[in-house]
Formats: sequence, C-alpha cells, structure tokens
Amino acid sequence: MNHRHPAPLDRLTRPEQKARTRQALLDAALSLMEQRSLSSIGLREVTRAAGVTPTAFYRHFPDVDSLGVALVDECLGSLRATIRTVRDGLSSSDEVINRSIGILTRQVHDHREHFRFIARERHGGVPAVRAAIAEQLDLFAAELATDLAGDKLLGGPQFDRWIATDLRMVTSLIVNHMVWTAAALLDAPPDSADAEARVVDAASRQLRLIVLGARHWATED
Amino acid sequence: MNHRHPAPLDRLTRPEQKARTRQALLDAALSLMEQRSLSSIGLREVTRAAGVTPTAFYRHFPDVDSLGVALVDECLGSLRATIRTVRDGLSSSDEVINRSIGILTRQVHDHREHFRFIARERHGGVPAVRAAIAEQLDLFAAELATDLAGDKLLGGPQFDRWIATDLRMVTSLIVNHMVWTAAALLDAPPDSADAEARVVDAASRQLRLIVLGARHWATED
DNA sequence: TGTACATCAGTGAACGCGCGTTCACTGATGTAC
DNA sequence: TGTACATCAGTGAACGCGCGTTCACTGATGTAC
Repeated sequence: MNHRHPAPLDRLTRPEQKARTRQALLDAALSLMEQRSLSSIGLREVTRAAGVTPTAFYRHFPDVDSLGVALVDECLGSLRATIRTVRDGLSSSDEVINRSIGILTRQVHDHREHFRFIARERHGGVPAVRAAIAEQLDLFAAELATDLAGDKLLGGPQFDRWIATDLRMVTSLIVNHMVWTAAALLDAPPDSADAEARVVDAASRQLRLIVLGARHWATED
Repeated sequence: MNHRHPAPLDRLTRPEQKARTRQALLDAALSLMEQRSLSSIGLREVTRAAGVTPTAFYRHFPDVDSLGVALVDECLGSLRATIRTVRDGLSSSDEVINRSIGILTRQVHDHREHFRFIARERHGGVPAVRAAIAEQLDLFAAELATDLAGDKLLGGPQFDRWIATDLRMVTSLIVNHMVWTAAALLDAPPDSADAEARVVDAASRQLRLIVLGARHWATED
C-alpha cells in the first residue's frame, strides 16, 4: 500500500525544501562571482548571501569547488537545451548566422551571470570546474558537427563530405568564437547600446568570414 | 662634478637591489598562479615565496592587484616585442601561418607561466588586470592590421583596399584565436607530444580557414 | 487514523589559523661638502 | 679622500578579523505498523 500523504500547498516537502536551499546557494555563489572569481569566494560568504548558517553548506556540497562544478551544469546544460530547440528551424546561411548571434545576445542579456561565470572560470583556478566546462563545450562542438554533417545547417558547403577532424576543427572554432563573443558582450558597458551594437556587428562579420572560409575549404587544393 | 662611484661588482646598488626584489615578487606571484587565480593569492604568500617579509611588499606595490597589472606588462609587453621582430621576415601565406603557430608554440613552451596568467586573468576577477590585458591585446590587433594593410603579410588578399573596421574585425579574430590556441596548448597534458601536435594541427587549420575566408571576403557581393 | 520512532536539513558555539595592515625600527647605501 | 648626514628597502612585533571545519543539538518531516 502507498502510505504517502500529499504535501499541503503551503508546506514544502523535505526534498523540495532541500532543493530550494541548494538553489539559493548556487544563486548566491553566482551573484558573488559578478566581481570575483570562484577560488576567491568563501564558504561563509556564500551561506551568508543564501541566508543559511555556514554548516548548512555541507549538507549540499563538500566544498566551494564542487558547487562550482554544479554551476557549470546549470549554466551550460540549460544553454545546450535552448540551442538545440532553436537550431531545428532551418534557414539560409546568412539567416542562421544573424539569428545565432541574435540568440546569443539575448541569452547573454537574460543570463549575464551564467556567461560571466563560464568566461571567468573557463581558464580559471579550479581544475574540476575547468574540466567540466571543457567537457560541455566539447559537447557543443560535437552536436554542431553532427548538425552540419547532416546538412541541417548552411546547406552550401556540403559538410557531409568533410572528414571528421576538419568538421570538428570548424565547429570548435565556432564554439570558441561564441564564448569569446559572449565575453565581449559582457565587457561592453551595459548602459551603452551603441557599444553592444558594435560588438554584435563585429561578431556577425567574423562568423560570416568563418563560414565563408569553410565554404571554400573543401574546394581548394 | 660627478661624485658617483662605480658600484663594486660583488655589491648591488640600491636601485639594482630594489629591482631584484621587485622581480622576485613578480616571479613568486606568477608561479603561485600556476594553480590558482590572482584574486585568490595573498600578499603574505607572495612575500613568503619571494623570501622577504610581508611589509616589504608595500615598497613595491600598494596591493596584489597592482602587482597583477605589472605582470600584464611583463607578459604581453615582451611578447609584442618578440612578435614585431619576427614578423619582419616576409613569406608566403601558408609559411606565415605555420611559422606563426610554430613561434606561438615555442613561446608557450618557454613562458608557460606568462600565457597561463594571461588566459586565466583575461576574464578574471580583477578589473584593472582585465583592462590592462584588453589594452595590450588591442595593440596586438592594431599592429597586425597595420602590417596587413601595408601588404607586409599574406600579399594575396589585397588588404590595403579593405575598410578599417573589416581589417580590425579580422585581426581581432586572429588575436583571439592566438590567445585561445595558447590556452589549449597549456591545457594539453605536458608529457604528451601527441596531444600537443593535435592542438597545433587544429590551430593551423583554423588559422588557414580564417585566412581563406579573408581572401574571399572582399571579392564577394 | 493514531502513535512511536527514524531521518536529516539546518543550528549555534567553539577552535585554531593565516590574513592585510600599522608602526617604529635598523642599517646599508647614497650624497654633500 | 674622509666625515657627517639623509635616504629608504627591508624588518619584526602587534592588531583585529573572517576564515573553514568540528561537534553535539533541535525539531520538523517522513515512515512503519
């Protein structure tokens, strides 16, 4: 027999409450990292910002570094899901490029703290976090390679005939460019729409140049 | 009349000794940053590693962040000088690309700590250091643009007819790629020549693809 | 449904420690004459 | 060259403070019957 009682609406079950505190810790850490890097923020700072006692931290993570690894999943895992749904609408090469940059810009606006974290810790001082980010970005590049080979994007360059290493070479360049563009958007003064427009314009041209290079890659010597 | 006595060979003058201690502080900080980021290393750690008392630090820098700014000049200032001398030997496009990556690889081997510092702090938690790095990288991109426009490199694409914004667009892409390649070289396991060879190969292809895109840029629509 | 017990997220006091910064100092190097 | 004084890089003691981690605990939530 199932003896579980439904939880009342105004009271949270224990797992729900625990998840809530965990999220509060993640959010607190992320907002502390707006001006500082992961390795410089303290356990007590995080718990203070999250509104719990320092010892409560250990119910969720063994140390701040592990919280960082969890943050990578939160930031890039959700972004991967978003991108996957968006990329299913096919279009011409130039459209894909402009829409991609547009989506990225929007995502950066909506999740500034996430992108700041990724840019900051990608080569930062916490090896486990670096590894987790590298893994996620590799997945990005791999998925993009699959889409290109399946002719789902950019139709022209006939990526289906490319060798795998060249495909990955291009997609890792594109992913790298994406991360760098996000960082450049974050560095632009947030009150100046003009500065941001210049970053977006430069990024679009660079991406177009990369695609142009790819289009001529296979046909040359 | 000049009353200055020549300093004996076995004794250092006061400015010399001061410069020596300053360098020891810079070196100590750089080697501490092999595993951690600037904002997480302490003044006392640096002085301990440099072999002086904590208070001696203040004779050279007001705080650790300022030491970081000095490190940017040390790392990128010298690299710019090296690159400038190297680039004066002209050659064909493919030669330039392969030699550039080769020189970068060598520089990364010879100055691992410098490149690690730049990659780590480029988007790191210390605004003054971020600004100093951005400034130096902008200078790289500007100098490269001048060289391209002056037809000193890559002869083919006739960069002298390009508009300035497109030139900077390409050169900032190349500089960004350079930084990213350096970081990838650092991330490769140092004992595996094979892993490094793969990074070098991918980087060369990517740079070639960028140049290919640039060559077709002006002639399209 | 009611009761008795188990679980476990979060508490609060306590600890030893290394931190950044201050201050008055020392003594070798540098300078004026 | 010799002497008397100035400079200033580096010293060492002292300070208050926030840190990470431990421990025994509390009390609401969950479970067995």
